[in-house]
Amino acid sequence: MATIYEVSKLAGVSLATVSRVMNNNANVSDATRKKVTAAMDELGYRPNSIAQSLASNCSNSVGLLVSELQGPFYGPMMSGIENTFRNQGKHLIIAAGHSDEEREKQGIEFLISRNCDGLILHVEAVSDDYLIKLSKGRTPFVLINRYISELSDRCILLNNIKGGYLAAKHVLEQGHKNIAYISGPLWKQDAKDRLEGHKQALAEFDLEFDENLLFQGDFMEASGYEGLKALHQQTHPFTALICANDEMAVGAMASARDLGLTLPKQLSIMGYDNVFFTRHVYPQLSTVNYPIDEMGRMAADWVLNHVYQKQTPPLQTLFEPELIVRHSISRQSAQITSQG
Amino acid sequence: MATIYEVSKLAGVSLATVSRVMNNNANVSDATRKKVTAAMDELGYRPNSIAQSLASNCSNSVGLLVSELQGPFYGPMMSGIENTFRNQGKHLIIAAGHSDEEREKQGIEFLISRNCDGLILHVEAVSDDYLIKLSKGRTPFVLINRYISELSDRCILLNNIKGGYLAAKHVLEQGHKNIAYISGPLWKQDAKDRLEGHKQALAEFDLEFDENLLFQGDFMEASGYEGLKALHQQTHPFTALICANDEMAVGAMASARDLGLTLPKQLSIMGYDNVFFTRHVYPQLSTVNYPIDEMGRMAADWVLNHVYQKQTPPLQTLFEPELIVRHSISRQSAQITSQG
DNA sequence: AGAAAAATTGTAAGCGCTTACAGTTGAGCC
DNA sequence: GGCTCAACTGTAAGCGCTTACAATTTTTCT
Repeated sequence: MATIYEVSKLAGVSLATVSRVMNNNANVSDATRKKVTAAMDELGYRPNSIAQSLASNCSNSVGLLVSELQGPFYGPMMSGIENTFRNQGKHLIIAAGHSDEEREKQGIEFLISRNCDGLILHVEAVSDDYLIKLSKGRTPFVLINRYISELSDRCILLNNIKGGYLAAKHVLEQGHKNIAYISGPLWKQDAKDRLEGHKQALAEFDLEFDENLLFQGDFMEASGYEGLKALHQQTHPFTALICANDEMAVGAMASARDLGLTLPKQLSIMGYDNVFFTRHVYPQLSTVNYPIDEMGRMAADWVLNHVYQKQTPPLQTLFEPELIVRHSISRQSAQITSQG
Repeated sequence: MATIYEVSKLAGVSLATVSRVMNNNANVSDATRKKVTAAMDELGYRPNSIAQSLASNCSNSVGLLVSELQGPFYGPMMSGIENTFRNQGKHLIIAAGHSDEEREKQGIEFLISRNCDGLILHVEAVSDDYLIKLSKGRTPFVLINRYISELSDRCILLNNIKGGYLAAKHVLEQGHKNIAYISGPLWKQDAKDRLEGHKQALAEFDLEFDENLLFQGDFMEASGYEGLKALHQQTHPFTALICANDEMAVGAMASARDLGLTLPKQLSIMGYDNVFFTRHVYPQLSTVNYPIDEMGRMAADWVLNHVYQKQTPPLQTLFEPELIVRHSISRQSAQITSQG
């Protein structure tokens, strides 16, 4: 691989000049610029970005930590981020944290040790304190889907309370009065918020939340399956089930079929996230849109703005969910399920 | 950030010694080793991996180029790869090629310029010649889902002929005789192979392939939708439809519903890839398993073996597909659709 | 024309680490 | 005690690039 030295030799200029034309910033005369680029072409020169990073203390790469590389949720996020950066000549180093504290920390340290100029973190297991401490360090970062009041300007969030509200309101408007709920792990803020919004909608309809109709899941499909099974065994009746995400909703749908329930006639099911496969399940799942791709792009913009001092569209940290009505909620004109 | 120099000062040893304990290879006495690690801890020292890369000409990172960061197919692949590497202290730099020749090349060059020690490429648009030339370069790479005879030892492939064969055979065994086929773009080897296997099975059953029942799609959902629509309009009857991947199958399912066909009674549909959402569509899609996660792990092992001289399980380049029977194929005892 | 200012180019000192090679130390042996 | 040899540690030269600063050339102005 040709180095800057060989280029400078061939072009008959100094190292510094070659470096200057590469970074086309300083004033270099057109004549020398031409000589140098010609030499570069001739040698097929490619700058060694590692050396550039070391010398300039800027790696032009940003680190992204996600929980999982797979799954319908992270794909669009990564894709949105990658797209934004590619257009700016910045690059992505990706690590996975697997929702495990140790691995999340490892991931972050790796990304920092690789001289990432900035970080985009989607972390769940690591503590607020850790992140606050991290924010004092030299590597700027932005958080997706996590709120820490001390770091509020760098938290990109969905209004989950509103989302929970929207979902419940829709179901209520279809006439359902007894609504079961499968939540996420309630130590997670988003799970808590979604449930809170749910309760708000209930209150608005003068309905009380029935704790017996709550099952705490873990956002994974299996817990949706188990959740509905458990809810079905207790005695309080319900005509609709709202799940705190689509994966659990799909699990619940499978469960419903195993229990012999016709969907959506005997049980209405509502999801959350609007993951792409919700259109393909049967019946098509009504859900709440989580604009994760946009939020990813916004996180990328944040980095562009704060780390690389680029002009970006105005930054926005709070995103609004949107109700997606499909065919999994039936109209409920009257109470049809008998008590207990 | 503390540097090796400060560590050496604090520990009262030379730079070289610190470096030695970091790479714990050379013989360092226990006493000095202890001094050094103590100093590192005290300073919270983290090696700067950029500097390490530059000095050692080894970045401990491998580049991965995929077509898309999203979609059900690449997620499991990336995940398999990331897992393998994480356990070995190697790291992943990911770029997306978007099936576009220019962008694929850009991606590859970026990964190389970042001093990746090795590359895992899932490329479609770039030419064989380009890759052959690339193979003469200094950065070793392995190809997933692409066969180039000159590079055969580094091509990790699915036996797509067999996969096409298995799919067709299953449908034939259920009694179907008139089978439509929505292929991928036939300039792609995998699309061609799947179709070839399909024809082999047909031949085995003494049936001829009817060109009128072939629609060439592009592996995307929309083309499955359009494909079935087009096939439905022509006059040759068919009772089953085999799609060259699951996305198109799902598109076809939507199309079938719009055409008022009951699934699977009036039309059996078969997919390919066994993408995770195939279990969730209705009826659950019978398909052919593509062990993409395993293949990803194998690619990672290839790199570990060839680039880092690590011991790995024996390398395997050809993977076998497997039939997954679910509920989208109906049993066809006799010909029920009338001719033309 | 000659001096000062502006534009261009070169010199050389790093960035934080690895590693060949040289130097030091102490044990083992006659 | 003096020698050899192994074990350990230090010295210093890079890796390929950036960037103050100095040096040189060109332009501008009186």
